[in-house]
Amino acid sequence: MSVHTRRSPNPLTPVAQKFILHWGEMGTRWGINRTVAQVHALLFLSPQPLPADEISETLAVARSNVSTSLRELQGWRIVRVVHVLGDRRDHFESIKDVWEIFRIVSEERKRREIDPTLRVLDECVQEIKASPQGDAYTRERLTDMLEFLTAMTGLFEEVIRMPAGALKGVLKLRGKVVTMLGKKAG
Amino acid sequence: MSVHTRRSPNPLTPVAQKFILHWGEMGTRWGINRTVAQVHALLFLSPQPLPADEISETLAVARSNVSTSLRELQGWRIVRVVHVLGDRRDHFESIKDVWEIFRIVSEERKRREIDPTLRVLDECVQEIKASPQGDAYTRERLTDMLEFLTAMTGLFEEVIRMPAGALKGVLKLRGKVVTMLGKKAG
DNA sequence: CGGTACTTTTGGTACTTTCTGAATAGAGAG
DNA sequence: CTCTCTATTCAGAAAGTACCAAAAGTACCG
Repeated sequence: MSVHTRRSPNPLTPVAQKFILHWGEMGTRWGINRTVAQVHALLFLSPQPLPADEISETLAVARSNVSTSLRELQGWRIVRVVHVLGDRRDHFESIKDVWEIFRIVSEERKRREIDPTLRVLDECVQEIKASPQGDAYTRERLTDMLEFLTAMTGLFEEVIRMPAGALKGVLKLRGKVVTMLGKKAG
Repeated sequence: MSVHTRRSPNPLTPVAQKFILHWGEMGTRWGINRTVAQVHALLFLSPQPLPADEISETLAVARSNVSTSLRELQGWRIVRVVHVLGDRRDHFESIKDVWEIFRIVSEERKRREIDPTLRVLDECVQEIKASPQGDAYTRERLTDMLEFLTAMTGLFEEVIRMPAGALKGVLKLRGKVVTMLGKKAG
């Protein structure tokens, strides 16, 4: 194929369009930039890695915007650069394994948001303990919250650490597991 | 106490302030309005229900803004109106049980965001099945995603349905549970 | 009724975030 | 070295969101 012949991007199928638009909306609801989410959706659906300008055309957003979005997605470690023979451009591909995507994004958000919160809560509890006229009620609320979050993230971390296949196993056990946990705990 | 004697709001302790500010920031990261999150944090820490104008003064935010925020928090079902004798004003209190707060908010977000996503994904898969030149790769990706989300939300629902106390039980079992699940699933 | 205490809605302003086009920088080919 | 192709940065425009003050609404009371 000649270096200067470049196929223009496949226009999106209606289904792909629907998914990408929805994914973008979901992103915004969870504090993720719409375009970033759309780029991710597109790469997720794409059988081949795509170069930035193709993404730009397909989604009808500025090239520069794609550049920043890709950078962000790489920051989340769910998109990476690959190269194709005879093409100088960077191509980008998304991780395709949904469990893996979920795992990585969760860990990243935990690191960026939950961990700092735990730190702040801990500091609050320490400070209120130290303070002479420390308000007992506030202290109780903060302690509760700290314990809860610590517990939840601990549990979550273990689940998240399971291999991809294990989830299917968990699903087969569903109900049983919960019943058992319920008994032991109740 | 005279009807017209109204204590001005207790100024926030440094610890309360720290928590409320941080909670507000966290809110924004998860797509929740900063003021809404702050109002919630304040109510969460408050031993008594608070009237809107007191919240307004304490957080230094317009009365009208507090009104909207409270309305939203009531929409989330984690804040409710109560009345105190000899005071015509509405007073607001937050649920105090952190597990309960988490449970309710999770359910609400699932209802508002995950369920619609599942619906869209299902439609996408149906449409692509029906379509004659339906792209096999896209179909596979969408099916994967749909199955994953269905599985996760199913699991999550069961966990979320556990009584508050059960979480502590789960925590005692931590490690064991995961190991067991890992074995059966691996 | 009319007045008072309180709440909600509204419309506009200020702030934030997102997006773009143009400028800049870099990297390989000739 | 220069030309071409590509990627990134940046300043300003556009869009979106949050916030406020004032107006309207509601309920209670004499």
